Order: sequence, then C-alpha cells, then structure tokens
Amino acid sequence: MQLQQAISQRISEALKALFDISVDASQVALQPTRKEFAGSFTFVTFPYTKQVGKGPEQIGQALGDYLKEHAAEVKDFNVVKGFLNLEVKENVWLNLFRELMQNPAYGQAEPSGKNVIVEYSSPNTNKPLHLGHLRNNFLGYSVAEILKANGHKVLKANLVNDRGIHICKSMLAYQKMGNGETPASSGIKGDHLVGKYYVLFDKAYKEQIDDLVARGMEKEEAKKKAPLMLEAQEMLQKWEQGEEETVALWKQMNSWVYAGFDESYKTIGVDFDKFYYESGTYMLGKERVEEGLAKEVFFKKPDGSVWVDLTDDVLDQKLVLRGDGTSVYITQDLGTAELKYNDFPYDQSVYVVADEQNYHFQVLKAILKKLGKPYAEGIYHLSYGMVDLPSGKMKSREGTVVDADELVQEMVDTARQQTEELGKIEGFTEQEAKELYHTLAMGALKYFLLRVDPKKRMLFNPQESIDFKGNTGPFIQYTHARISAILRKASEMGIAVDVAAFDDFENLHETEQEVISQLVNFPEVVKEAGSLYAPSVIANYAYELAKAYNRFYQEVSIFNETDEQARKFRIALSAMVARFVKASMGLLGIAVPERM
RNA sequence: GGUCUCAUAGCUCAGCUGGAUAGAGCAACUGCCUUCUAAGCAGUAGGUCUUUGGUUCGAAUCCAAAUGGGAUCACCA
Repeated sequence: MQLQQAISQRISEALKALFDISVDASQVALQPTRKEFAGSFTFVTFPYTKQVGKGPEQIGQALGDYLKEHAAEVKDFNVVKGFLNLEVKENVWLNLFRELMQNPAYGQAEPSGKNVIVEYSSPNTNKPLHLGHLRNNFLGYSVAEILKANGHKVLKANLVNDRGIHICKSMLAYQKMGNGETPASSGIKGDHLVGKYYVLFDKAYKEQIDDLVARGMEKEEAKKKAPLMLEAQEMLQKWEQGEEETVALWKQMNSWVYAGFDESYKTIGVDFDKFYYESGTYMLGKERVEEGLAKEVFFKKPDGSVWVDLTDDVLDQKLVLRGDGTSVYITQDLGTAELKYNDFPYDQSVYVVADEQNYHFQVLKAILKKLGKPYAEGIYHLSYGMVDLPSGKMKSREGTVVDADELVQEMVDTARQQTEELGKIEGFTEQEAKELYHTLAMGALKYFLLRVDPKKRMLFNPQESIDFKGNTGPFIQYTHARISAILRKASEMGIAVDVAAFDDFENLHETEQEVISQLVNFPEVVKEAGSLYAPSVIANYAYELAKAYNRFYQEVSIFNETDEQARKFRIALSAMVARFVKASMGLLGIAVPERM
C-alpha cells in the first residue's frame, strides 16, 4: 500500500543520507510491528550492519532520529535490538481514511485488459451434488469474483459431463425398474431421482459380480462380464449411434437432473455465464488429434490408437485416441480448450478441479504446448484438496458422501434454532426470518469451506461447521448487523456519514487506528488473493477486520461520546467497516444481513 | 516402485518474498450486559513448528535426507 511505500522511500533516503548506501525503496522490506511494541511498521537493520560498519541498535537509533525529523509520516520510533519500530502520525491515518471514504471503488483494480475464463462445478449428470462439489462451486464462484476485482474480464463456465457410461447406468436401471416414475409423480428432486437409479444399478451390478465370482470367475473378469455392465456399454453405443429411444430417455433424464441442479445452484448462490456440454464437445478433440498427427506431434500405433510422447516432460507416453477411433477424457479436453478460446479469447483459462487430476492437467498443458497453441500457457489448473470427513474419505459408492441439498437444509435448520434460542427474531416477518436463516446458513457453510487454503486437503467436521461463534461466517455477518444498527440509529438522529464532519478530529484511539490500518489493506489483500487464486486470503481478511472492529466497538463508545467530531468520525468509521465487510464477503459469495 | 503433495496447541486452521518471546478459533477455566445487538469483549492455560543435517547475523519459512499420511502413474471420466 501507499503508506508503506512512502515510508520505504523515506528509509531509502535516510540510508543514503546517513550512511551513503544506496538501497532502492522497493528493496526496503517493512513488516507490521508486533503487538507488544509501539508502532505500525518495523524495519530490520541486521542486513545492513556489514555495509554500515555499526551495530544494529546504533543503525536503528540513527535512522529513527533522522526519520522523526525528516519524514512527514513518522510520529515517533523505538528501537528494540535491531528492530526499528515506527509510529505513524494520526493525521496520516485519517487522511488515508478520508481517501478511501471518498473512493467508492477502493479495492477494485483498474481494468487489466485480460480475459480469464473460470471453469467450475462441471458436474456429472448421474447423481446429485455432494459436499465435495460444494467446495468446488464456492471456490470457483469466489475466484471468479476475486479475478473481476483484480480488473480482469471474467467468464464463468460450466462444462457439464452429460454423456458416458455412468449416465447409461442410471438410464439402464431406470428402464428396468423405473415404472415410469418421474420427479412429479414421486415428489423427488430430479437429480436425486436419477441418482437413486445410479445407486440401484450399482447394487444390482455388485450382486451380479458376486454371483459370477461365486461360480468361480476372477473378480476382474466378472466386473467386465457382468450382464448389466455389458448392457450399459451396449446402451452407450446406441447413444453414440443416435438411436432414438435411447436418446429420448437420455434427454428426459438429463432434463430432470438439470432442473434439480438449477434449483441447487440457485439455493447456494452460484451462477454461470456459459454452459458447455460434453455431448456437444466430445467430438471436437478428434480434430486436434488429426492436427497433432499432421504436425507429427502425435504418432499412431499399429492398432490404430494415437499417442503422444511426453517423456521429455517426465510425463510418459499418453493415449489421445482409442484404437477404435473413439475419444478419451483428454481428447475431449483438447477440443474444449480450443472451443473456449474461440468463444472467449482468453489470456488465462482456470480449471477448478480437484487435485486428484493434477497429472491430467499437466498432460493437457504439455500437449497444447507441443501443438503450438497460443492459449497453452494460459492453462491454469486450480487444484484444490479433497474434503475429508471425521470418519475418513468420502466415497460415493460406499454411501459416505454428504449430500449437498441435505447439508444446506440442516444448516438452515440450525440457523433457525440458534436464532430462536437467542431470542433474536423479534420484529421479523416470517419471510424476513426465512431469508435470514438462509443467509446465515450459507454464510456459515461457505465461510467454513473457503477459509482454508484451497490447495490443502481439509476436514469437514459437521459440528464445527454449524458453529456460529469465533472464526465463522456468522461472526462476520454479526459484525455487519451490529454496524447496521448503529447506522440506522445515526440516520434517525440525522447524522450523515460525511468526510467533512470530522475535519478537526485527530485524537485517534488505538483501536481506531488498527481498524483504519485494516481497511487500508483491502486493495493489497484483493491483489494477493487474485494472484494466489485463494479466497482464503479474503476470508482471513474479513475475519481480522471484523475482529478489529469488535475490539473498537467494545472499548469506544459512539453515541455517548460528547465530542461531536469524534462521534461523527466513529460513525463514518463504522460505515466503512460495514462497506468493506460486505465487499470482502461478497467476494466469497456470502451475503451479510442488516439485522440478526 | 516412479512422480507429485502434505506434516504447526487436545481439535480445526493462519503464519506474506527468511526476522523479535510462533498466532487465531473451538474445547477448558476466570471476569464483563439498568449504556450503540453478549452470535460480542478481556484474560488464564495449552508448542522440542514430525526428525536429522545443511545454508547464515538469524529458519516454522530455503536446501537435502529420513519417517508418516494423501494423490496419481487406465484404450474410466
């Protein structure tokens, strides 16, 4: 931020003036002063002892003296060992505060001129969303918002995996056991209904395998020879040939799933600018394969299968097209990458996909590079860790997944229960209460999943996730609600949030200075979150800001303050905290209530 | 076995390009509501940052190895 840069510049000047050594301001490293010492910024003198030929304390003292006299920002200093702690003048903080007050776009970067596509969610259409998908959806949405705040033009894309053997399994089970059941007739949400048949398939399939094994067949072979599996494969072929009945069933069942997904997406508050469907893109990769063969990047084996040699990149040889000419996973992605690029010429293409596919994306990028694609460099795999349960890993086949819709409902129930227990629901209409519960439930859930570094595997503890105390979404939401109450009262009293209303105020309380220092950090935090693709950076910031404000709130009175300028300043400070809490939570896809 | 990745308080997590006595939250204990929302605030207790070496004024952070988790190495997606 600018204040830090200014002080770095002063130190650079001081080093030159006092010791005649040249250090560029950008090389002058400042760090936040630890709480137990007075000051806001700390300069470490150890690295300069050799050049200067003096002890660290002496250097600190000399620099401090110089800065106190020559640097307009510096109020005072202290030297502890080799650490020079600098205190910043109150009016410098206040001026920074006035500046951000007057800039409604504070934290929003200038347009970068870059196009970024963020692909996330990308569900299979054979079963409903679960907890793992929630992490993906929340991450994708949030990263897209963060990139927008960094000035990029962003397109949110969802590549729906609507074809393949897994869909056929649900279809087959439905054909055999469905009896014409529909979401309407059964009252079951579409994606859950289709998921039900996927489970039924798996159950019957396993029985067949066990049966074959009991009759002496090897398990591996039984898996391939089980009649249900053969039927499913047959169905996939029929689908690829466009057989009418199969395609009709596929369309019908997918439409149920989409209706279910739409509902879930709406509930969890994520959205997309563009949908891609694998049924519409899976053929495109073959063109890339032809191109690769022509360019001799790929080679054909005698059985007709097509391969790429990536041993130079330590990635081994990789199949890109089957012997029978059908496409594999990577084939489709080669095609989709080009399609996306044609639709929206991107500088960067972010794939929000779990880290189990790290190898796949290394291969994808390596191949695109070999093909000389201009967009290859822009491929970025936002690889996030899996979500574990206290009982261990989630396995859909073993039924240990946490269903997304159920989880959301439980969170809403908990929000209602907690709110009622605290007796905080007075004066709410039924509709308002309902909205509040949803806001709190989603706040708790999203914050819980987003506060952890995306790259890291995380543990989902259901008991902790519904906690509304401490480092949680509702804690931050609560801070916003509190401030809203203050602003309502201020408004009733006819006090406006006004920069000019505290011109003569300068007696900053320690907690007020801390709050300003947090506010001023916002643009830097947005930048860092963007460069790391890490909503967790924003989440931590929002928490620190809320904490700093609560400390202020506790220690300093607003409406009992007799000094009018101080009172007006504190109302303005509160308003700005509310604004930045809302903005940072917004980057996480979390709404903040006016009352709770 | 090859490659990649992770290891910080009882539990869940922070710790920026190396800097002071390693920080939060939960759980435990102690205070603070006739005053702006106590879903809050303040405090106590809790650590050989997995281990061992190395780099240097200084290492949780960088390098190497070991140990223990996890992922991946399909003509599945």
